[in-house]
Amino acid sequence: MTDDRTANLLGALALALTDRLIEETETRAKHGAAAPAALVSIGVAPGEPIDRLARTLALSHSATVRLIDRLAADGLVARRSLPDGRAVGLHLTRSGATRRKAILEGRRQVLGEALAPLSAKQQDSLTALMESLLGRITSGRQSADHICRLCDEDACPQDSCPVECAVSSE
Amino acid sequence: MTDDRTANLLGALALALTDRLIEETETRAKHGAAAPAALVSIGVAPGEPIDRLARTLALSHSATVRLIDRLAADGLVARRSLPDGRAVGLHLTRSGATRRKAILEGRRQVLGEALAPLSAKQQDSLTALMESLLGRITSGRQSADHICRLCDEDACPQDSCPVECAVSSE
DNA sequence: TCTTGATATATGCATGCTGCATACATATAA
DNA sequence: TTATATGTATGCAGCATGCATATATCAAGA
Repeated sequence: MTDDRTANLLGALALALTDRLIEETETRAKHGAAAPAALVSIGVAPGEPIDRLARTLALSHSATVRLIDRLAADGLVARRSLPDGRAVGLHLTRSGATRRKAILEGRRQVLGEALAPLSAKQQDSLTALMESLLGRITSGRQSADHICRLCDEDACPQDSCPVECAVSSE
Repeated sequence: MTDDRTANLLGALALALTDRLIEETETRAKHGAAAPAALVSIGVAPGEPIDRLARTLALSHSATVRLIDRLAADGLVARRSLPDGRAVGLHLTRSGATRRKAILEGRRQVLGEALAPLSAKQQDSLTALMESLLGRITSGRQSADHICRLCDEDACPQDSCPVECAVSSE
């Protein structure tokens, strides 16, 4: 049985952190709410088509097309042709990659500040607990991509990511 | 020094949980993104004016007025006059209170499922860690109200809430 | 009491992001 | 070759938001 107070604190913490993360990444991306995740995700997997990005962002296809329109107009993202003539491959431009770095840096700062009161030992035990929770939440490839849409893959290599592990152990 | 992997996991977890919480509470509230927090917050502090709610929700005043218009049109919220003739006091109607309960129940379910993989002992240590993090994040009355805008006060009484404690110990 | 400034609410208007329905191009299979 | 599926793009409408502004009420001072 789960303790309701624990659950409530978890909800408040998740909400508070996400508020700060959204504010920070959105400001740095200089576009709407979905832009930070788009820039980060395109950077992780360049060349993917719009369709796949739409699923990662959990947006409709048309919304994703407009989002890419805006990012492309701002010189952050480029469409390139693919072997499959229907699809377009998405890539970051030079300035798109720079913007992406700034977004991840902002995210890292917010999270670092939040974690500051914990000792190294406490951080380790928190990490172990979060690994359990993240594994549980994950439900398939698409869910994993969505959860990790703002992740810094340098800080969390694929083979140690609890979300990736949950997918591959299915 | 904070471990980057810990930070990254925390970011992913917060985002994933908030996604689920927003989806669940928004579906149950049957209005826009701000509606669940509005209904919950009005329930905690009935009679407060729109202005104060706007700050709790971190919305502009006009956006909050429209939000209350929609909720009132749907019979969930009522405006009542106050001693101060300029302000209106916000209250939940009977069906607003029912809706509010459903929102909190949905939130509790999502969080309960997420916490399921942890033992009682693990939940206790997670609770202690979260108390530290929440205390750190809080910065004043307004920030506290905002963080707790979706909280279930039954599960987390004021005198034990780390967010409230952080405010009163300033 | 009258005036001035602050506070609280409400509304006109414009903007931005979204989804749905649809059109079009390309690929795949019968 | 034809039929179907897939991927992208666009017209359109809806909704929530913020800014600027209008209106009503309060509080304080001359």
